[in-house]
Amino acid sequence: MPELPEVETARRALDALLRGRRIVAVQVDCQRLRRALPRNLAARLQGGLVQEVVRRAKYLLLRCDRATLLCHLGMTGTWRLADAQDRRPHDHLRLSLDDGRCLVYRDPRRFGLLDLIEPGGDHPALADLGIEPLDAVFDGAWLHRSSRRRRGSIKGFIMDQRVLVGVGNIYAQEALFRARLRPGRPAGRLAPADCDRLVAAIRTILRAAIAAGGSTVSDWHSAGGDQGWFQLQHQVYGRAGEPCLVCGSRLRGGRIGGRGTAWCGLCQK
DNA sequence: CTCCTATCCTGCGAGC
DNA sequence: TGCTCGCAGGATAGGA
Repeated sequence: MPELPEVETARRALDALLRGRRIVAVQVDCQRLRRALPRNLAARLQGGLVQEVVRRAKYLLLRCDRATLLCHLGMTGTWRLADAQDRRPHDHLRLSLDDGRCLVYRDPRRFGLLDLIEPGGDHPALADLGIEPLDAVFDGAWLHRSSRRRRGSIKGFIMDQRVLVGVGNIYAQEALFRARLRPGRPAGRLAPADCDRLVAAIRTILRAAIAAGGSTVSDWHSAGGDQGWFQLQHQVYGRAGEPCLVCGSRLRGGRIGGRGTAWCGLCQK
């Protein structure tokens, strides 16, 4: 589900709901997601005042005055606004606020991450992250320079969170289609002009997807309950075997960068 | 280093 | 209708 646009959409909703609120009760309903939850999670959040919700890569950071809650949505994580009666299977964490509302983290597949960062501390998950695609430093020259001698696919390269953060399987495919580049092209063989187009495509796609509230695939929704609409603008994701929306030829499908991939054999070189 | 595969887990759609 | 199979947005450990 959640790539940068979905995480950013969730961040905005959570920030609006949580900023300035006090967490009056914390209920933890699972032992582990991808990893074990810290035992003192509830104790460290209980009574805390939420200062802001920020995003780094695909991670959400709920900054409270006593500790920061680090959250990764994995594949199926969602936050939702709930009342006291609203309980669903796979609800793992419930934050009760001083305005009577609750925010609930739900994650059926449990690939997500919930952890604490103590004030002034850091976290290993944030240590080796690459650059943000919407930062000005991410430009064609940067991509060209950093991809030299890389023999793996360009798709795998832009999905590598140690290189570039926030791009996952959906937006990698969409950006490569828009840039007219085959996902299997070795990253090191891209020309400067290819890199310029790809950077522009990634930025354009991510911005448009954020504006649309993300892509609702499976049952993703933002914390306020709204679903995203960018899936209506997907050109290739999930469309292998269907006609290319530009040239009409049958979209190809395969596994590139370890995941299912669709592309147009005529439009993408 | 770099690249690739398997793995964690549940849900859902396709196909029989 | 009901079953099994394969695949799903991510990160990461381990092997080649």
